[in-house]
Amino acid sequence: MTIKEVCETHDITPDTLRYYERVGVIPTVNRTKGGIRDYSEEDVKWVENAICMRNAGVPVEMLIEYVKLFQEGDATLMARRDLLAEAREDVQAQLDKFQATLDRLNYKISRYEEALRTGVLSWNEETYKK
Amino acid sequence: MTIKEVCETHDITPDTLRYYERVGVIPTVNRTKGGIRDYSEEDVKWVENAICMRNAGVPVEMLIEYVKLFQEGDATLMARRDLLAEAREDVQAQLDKFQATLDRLNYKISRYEEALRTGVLSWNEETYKK
DNA sequence: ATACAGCTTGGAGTTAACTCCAAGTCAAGA
DNA sequence: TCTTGACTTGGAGTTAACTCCAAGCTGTAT
Repeated sequence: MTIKEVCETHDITPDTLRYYERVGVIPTVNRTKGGIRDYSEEDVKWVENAICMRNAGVPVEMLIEYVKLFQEGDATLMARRDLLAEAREDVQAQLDKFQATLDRLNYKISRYEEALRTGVLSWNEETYKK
Repeated sequence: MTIKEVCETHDITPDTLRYYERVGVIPTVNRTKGGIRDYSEEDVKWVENAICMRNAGVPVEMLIEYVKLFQEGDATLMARRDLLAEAREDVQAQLDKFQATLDRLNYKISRYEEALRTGVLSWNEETYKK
């Protein structure tokens, strides 16, 4: 699979993909004799994983560490589990914040909708109570 | 309320608060005759709103636009509602991605837990199926 | 064989959102 | 009054994560 194909099916740029490989967010991808990247099924799985993790703000640094541990083999199973657990805590905490923000936005929007519906502009303060 | 008090009760640095005011993420805060910031209840509400929105990745640019519209008065009610609705879409989309990442992390961690529990290291591929 | 579009690398540049700094002002305590 | 620590401003510096670039190689179509 060429870099172009991976990019098109995963909505990512070649530059980002090469950057991920360069810094170690994904393991090194095999090349053709000409030196062109040829992504295997497994490479693509790593790419998907990286994209998913990055979507939730998991730092590049953490992904690099995970790949490094993975390549060291079975002796690092616990360390990897711990790293993932840490990432999970971070993502969960972020998720909670996003939910709180969503609640606030919903509240504010509903107040705007009401004001626009009734024509009564009954507030000029930025209030929000949980 | 001094900048220090606001910072301590809201876990934010003075530099960030001054930056928010400077670029317009929050309206201008009143000063004492000596020129020192004196946050009102309403100022603090704006700060809380900014922190909440930034927690969910709502861009500074959007918050600036909102404050600007707010200060223009009732004529901008619809524009503000639309801006908030847009922010809500973005936050919801991000939230969904975070949830997907959390699901993936939970799956991976459960596989690690199993491997560590049984002593069977039964995979060496980065699989994940929804 | 010759275009020519697309790939390669190493390295430099960009962006958003802070974060720090220097030089100066202010205010409470000895 | 003097010291001392916190505040002020405008502007420069930092960081993470890309994103772009130049110079050169590849490989399919004419």
